[in-house]
Amino acid sequence: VSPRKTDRPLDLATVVDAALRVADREGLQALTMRRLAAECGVTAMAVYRHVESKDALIDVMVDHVLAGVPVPDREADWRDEMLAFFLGAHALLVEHPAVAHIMAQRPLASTAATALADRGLAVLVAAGFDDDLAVEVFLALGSYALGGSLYQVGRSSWVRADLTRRFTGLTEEEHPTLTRVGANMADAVGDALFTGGLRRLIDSYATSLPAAR
Amino acid sequence: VSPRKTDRPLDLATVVDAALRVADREGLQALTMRRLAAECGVTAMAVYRHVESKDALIDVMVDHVLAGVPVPDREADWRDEMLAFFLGAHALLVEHPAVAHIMAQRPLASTAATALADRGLAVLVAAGFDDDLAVEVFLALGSYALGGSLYQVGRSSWVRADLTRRFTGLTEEEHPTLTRVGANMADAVGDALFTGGLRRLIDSYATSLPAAR
DNA sequence: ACCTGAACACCGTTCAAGT
DNA sequence: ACCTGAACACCGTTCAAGT
Repeated sequence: VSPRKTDRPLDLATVVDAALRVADREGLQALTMRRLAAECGVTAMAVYRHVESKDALIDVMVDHVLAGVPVPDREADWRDEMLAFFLGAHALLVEHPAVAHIMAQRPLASTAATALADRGLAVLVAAGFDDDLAVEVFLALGSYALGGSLYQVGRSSWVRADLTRRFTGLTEEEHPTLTRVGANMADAVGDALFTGGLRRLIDSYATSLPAAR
Repeated sequence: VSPRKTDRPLDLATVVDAALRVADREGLQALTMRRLAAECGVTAMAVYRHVESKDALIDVMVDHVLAGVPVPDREADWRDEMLAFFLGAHALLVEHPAVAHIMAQRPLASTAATALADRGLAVLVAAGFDDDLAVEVFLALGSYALGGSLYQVGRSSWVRADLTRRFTGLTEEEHPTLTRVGANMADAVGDALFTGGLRRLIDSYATSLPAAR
């Protein structure tokens, strides 16, 4: 809402930053071209100098965030690489709930996502997985990472207040177990929990790796 | 678009069916109160006799679909129950892409979801998991199921044409591995693939079950 | 009881115009 | 070159009115 400080002409980086700020803090539905323009201290149509449409802006937001995911390295141990890759992706999606929600709608739609998928698959193939199994491993880990990010985001972002109210408002007769372990559910340290499951999946696929070298 | 066949007054079931039909086939953004009303052969405001708001309608849609998930049984083997539970949920979410996308935004927000979570947790506790581990297992399997459903939905629903174009339009220099295994990626039989990863997660947690009985 | 129709405050986006 | 302002075809939703 704060008007722009400088008289410098608006540029794309400023627009994308503002868009992420609004969408991550207030939810994707709050990201309006008019609201975004106000955040940039400008009129709605000024934004269209830098993005073709709102959809194009959203693509740029995703690419910008995914640029922070550590690119897997074919030379290193595949398990370390996969762990670092999906932990990094998870951390970024939790930090940017709006991007998590966008990726939920089309997981591999962005150019950044396909580029990362290519490198990730390359690591698995280099490690000795055949093509079918490499795809299976990558999709399993990716599914888990996306779902885990969404769950954590659903608790930590702007809906948190609602959810806590939900869990504490449950009756013991209708939800005997959930009311008892609800505290664990609501307060579970997401990162450790997420890492645990990810490790289990990776270890499981390690036993399916055709004996190599 | 087809006008209503009968003169019977509109009821909630008809509205929910129509809403799922539109949202699953044409995407959530196509689900408009006016579009939905037209689908029911009625004016937009007539729908408001049966739902308080569009958000309330969406909640009802989720609950209606989740009613089809097989409720886990405390008495049976926990592994069979978890497998059937998440396979069932996955199948329903793939069948109803719109519901998958809604659940991505607030995984445990609906009353049906919390009810199912309660039963699922009860099965795990009955099997001998302590509260912390039961939560961990349930969230890991749930994350994987949600993410896997979203990935499959992203390929099989109304965005499929886009995605295939994406995968076939990639250049070999930029995506050497993805172009080679892209066919596997696009044509992978999602259900078998999904079941494989789910089994691995369940088996992994089985080894962490405190020795019982 | 059930539905319609006009209206309001919003959207994304187009187009002509300002400086 | 960069931005504004009015306008268009949409939204969800309110309210008064029809039968």
